[in-house]
Amino acid sequence: MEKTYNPSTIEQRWYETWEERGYFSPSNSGDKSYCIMIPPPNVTGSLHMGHGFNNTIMDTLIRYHRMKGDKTLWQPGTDHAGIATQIVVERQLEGEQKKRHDLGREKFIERIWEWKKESGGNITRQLRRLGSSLDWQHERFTMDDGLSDAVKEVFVRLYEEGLIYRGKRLVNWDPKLHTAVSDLEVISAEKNGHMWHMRYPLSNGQGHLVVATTRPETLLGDCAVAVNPSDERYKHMVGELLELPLTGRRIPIIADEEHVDPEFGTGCVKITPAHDFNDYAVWQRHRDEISISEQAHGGLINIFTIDAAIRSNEEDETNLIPEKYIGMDRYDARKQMVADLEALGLLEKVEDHKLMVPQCERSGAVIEPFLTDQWYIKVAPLAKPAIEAVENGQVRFVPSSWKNTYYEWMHNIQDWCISRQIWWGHRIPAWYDEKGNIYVGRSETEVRNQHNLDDNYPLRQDEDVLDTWFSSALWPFSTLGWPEQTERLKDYYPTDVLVTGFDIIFFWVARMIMMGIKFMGDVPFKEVYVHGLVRDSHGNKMSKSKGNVLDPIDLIDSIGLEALVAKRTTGLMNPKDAQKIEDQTRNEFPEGISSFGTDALRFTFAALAATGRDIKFDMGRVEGYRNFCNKLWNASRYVMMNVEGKDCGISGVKIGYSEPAVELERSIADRWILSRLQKTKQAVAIAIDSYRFDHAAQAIYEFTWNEYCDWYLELCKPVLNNNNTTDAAKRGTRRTLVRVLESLLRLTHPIMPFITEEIWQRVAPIAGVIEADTQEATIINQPYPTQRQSLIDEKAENEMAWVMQFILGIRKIKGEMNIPPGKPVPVLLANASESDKLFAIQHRLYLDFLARTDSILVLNSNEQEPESATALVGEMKVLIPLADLINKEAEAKRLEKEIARLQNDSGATEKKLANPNFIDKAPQMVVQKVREKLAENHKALESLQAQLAKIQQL
RNA sequence: AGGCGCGUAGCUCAGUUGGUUAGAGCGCUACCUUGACAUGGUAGAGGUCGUUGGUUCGACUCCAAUCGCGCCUACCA
Repeated sequence: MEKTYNPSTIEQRWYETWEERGYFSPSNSGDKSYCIMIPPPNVTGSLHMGHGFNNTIMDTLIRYHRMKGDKTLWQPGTDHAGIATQIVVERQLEGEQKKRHDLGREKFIERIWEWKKESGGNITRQLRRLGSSLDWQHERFTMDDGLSDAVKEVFVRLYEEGLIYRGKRLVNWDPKLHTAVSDLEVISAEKNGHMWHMRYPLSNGQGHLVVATTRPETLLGDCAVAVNPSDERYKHMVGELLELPLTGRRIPIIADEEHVDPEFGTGCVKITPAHDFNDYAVWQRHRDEISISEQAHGGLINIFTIDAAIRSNEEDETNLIPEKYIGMDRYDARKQMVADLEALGLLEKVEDHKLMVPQCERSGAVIEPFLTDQWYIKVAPLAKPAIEAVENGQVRFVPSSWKNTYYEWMHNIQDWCISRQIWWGHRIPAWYDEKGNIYVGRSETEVRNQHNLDDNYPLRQDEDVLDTWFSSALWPFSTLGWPEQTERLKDYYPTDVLVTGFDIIFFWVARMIMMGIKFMGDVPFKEVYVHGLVRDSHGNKMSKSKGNVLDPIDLIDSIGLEALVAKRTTGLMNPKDAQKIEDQTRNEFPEGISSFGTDALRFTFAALAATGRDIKFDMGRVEGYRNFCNKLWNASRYVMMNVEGKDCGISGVKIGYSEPAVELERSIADRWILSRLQKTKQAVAIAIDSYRFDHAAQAIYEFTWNEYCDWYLELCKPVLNNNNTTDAAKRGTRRTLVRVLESLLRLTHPIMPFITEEIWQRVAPIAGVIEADTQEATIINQPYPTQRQSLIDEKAENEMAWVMQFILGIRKIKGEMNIPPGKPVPVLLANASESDKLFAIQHRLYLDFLARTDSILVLNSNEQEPESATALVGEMKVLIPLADLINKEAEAKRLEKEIARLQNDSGATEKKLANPNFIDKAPQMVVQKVREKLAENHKALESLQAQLAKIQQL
């Protein structure tokens, strides 16, 4: 083995081998199946830390279950990501001074497919770099033929059931992208704005009402002014008419209790039903009153074009829009109208006002509520069983608090607007004839056949495409072949767990549950593991504009400072940030980022994955876990040096994880490490089963470093390098050495696949678990280690505790007394029990080697103890005679410190025992334990105090 | 406004139904080129567990209040 661990040389090689050999395909055996659907990343996207985290967790689960012998499928695939992808290609066109309409629909879509072909492999290549063991042979894409069939099938069936309908109503309109977007795609941000107080004169000439608004330009669409019916100031005016300024129109004063808060603003609300969701609701409640005044369109007046500029009068003959404003952008119109109102003396005042401005999360454009024809899914009937599925535990959220978020949304769910006025996506399977009749079907042919329309009858397909999340909602079954009844569907649906961030519970999780129950008759997954967000080391969200983004691939491969700066400062929305970002980057990464390898990165994600908590990504942790890899590497190197070509007590034994047949002897250390291993296996399994990857990682880390390396490897040395130890003992040690390592590798493999495979390939034949010349063996499909009760050895653990305490005691004295650790010291034992004496003889080899003891003499009770430095092992005193080694003052100080600690401790315990209530009410077990502890403390105290007195007398 | 979560060592975080001397990693101090590993070893310093009150024999852990921080949902024209 190479002297230093070098991840880059092993990782890529292994991944290719694994994939070539088809190790990621589900096995045909296995009683249970286990399946995870990847949350499909954007096909043209690139990997970010969230993916890194998410996929590490999934791959860990997948590898764990595969090793446990389950029939395990991790379904890969990508999402066409309608708007996001279309925007990217439109930007490219911009570079060529073209718009998508210049190309036309067909050519534009072709162009996107080209882009997909070009960059679509990027994300999947990066997923491979993470070691993700996805079943690539069955990779799917949300727009491939099969998935498109599923989409059409679902659309048609829902339509036939009346759960999909077409309707004209207010939607969130993006005036930049020219499409409707769903509520979820709208993000609100607080902005500084104004509140304009405008006077609307009463038609009877008796003064005016003052309405307060943040959007004066929508005045053109007003159809009424609403007041609260209980408002003494205005209630007598309800039913009267107002002169709507700038328009010459008359609008009524209406009373609406629900919407109008008398305390806010002036208590008078202008009602613009075509451009405000609340106003629309008011309008619906008061249609009659409003149309009494014979308003055009019943008062539902659209004033904007699709660009959110003031429309012309061409679309109707009512001449509602004053010529002056036609064609103005909404914000220009606002300025002009405010000025005009002021000139007319109708502007009472303008106040500063903070308001929430809705923006499209994709384009950033300010959303305009806009009246259009769209397709909707009637969600309530789908939501009901989906709520019940969570209530009755068919779907379990981890951590469970997320189900509140889910309920909250599901109980207030609105119909889902599924049509988008873009080109990239699944085209809506609906056709119109010239009379405007709608025909929905799986294809035009089906429609014609079903409705007896011959080929000459003109039909035109709906121009719109479906919301991307429509196809995503079908992902858990469409990827498995639905609507065909495939074997895969039978084997893997419902899937076992969905691993995702909380941000898409609404977008995706809830919709999958609804669609799964509707079309499969069962939930799509039994558990939803919701993980936190990956943030930067200061707890900030990683974002391009903040310049704090880390690329997982850079952490794996390394990146130089200049390249990192360049990466972070190019393509910024606001180029002014570049300098700040550059400074910040140079400050934080003066040397760039060094190469940590995939395994270290994965281990970091696992170790930081406490449930439900955001993780602050700390470079120190990655570095630490890279060191851990190095530790494991070097420990293995040491093991190999000691077992390769040597008798490990394996030969002649049947290959596999079997018991030894050869004569061998297991030392106390062997039995101890085997026992510790069993407990670690158990801890890791429990941790993974409960999604505590942090606990799993920690258990592995501690066992590997603090027990196997720090103690066991050291304890092996005197056995293996000593001519006086027996062959049977050496065999036992070698066997334990190599077998524990082999188990440890399997135990660790789900989290760190590469390093474990690389080492396992060398170790496994020696450990006798595979034939030496097996070509195709891989750790991937080896059994996951399970606890073996028979190897748990409390006696050995206690005995080793004695050995360790002995060694630590001496090291401590040496450390605090400035005695070179390598300097051999004579040791005397006082107050030694029979077992102490026996242990001192039996484990002499360990003591000499690890504590560098020179001689060990047992003092009889009648023998005088020389002045010494003291350590306690239980009740036994381990003494290092002072001679010239030890400084008396230092030893006195050391003892005083130790005594103070014990006294402090005893004090608290005594107080506890002095409390009769404690003796009475606490369980016997606890009281007993406290008593024992106190007794121990007292003995230790006495012992040390005597020692101190002795030293002070000198 | 409603909901959720967090506050433990300088930093990043564990602490499982209330009972340990409150732990780990990084960082810090001292010593050590010992034949797996200086990406290492040995020893050590460092915390009144945000604050206050309550329940209890006993609270980091349960309850209440309070302060600070974060997120989500809904929004007042």
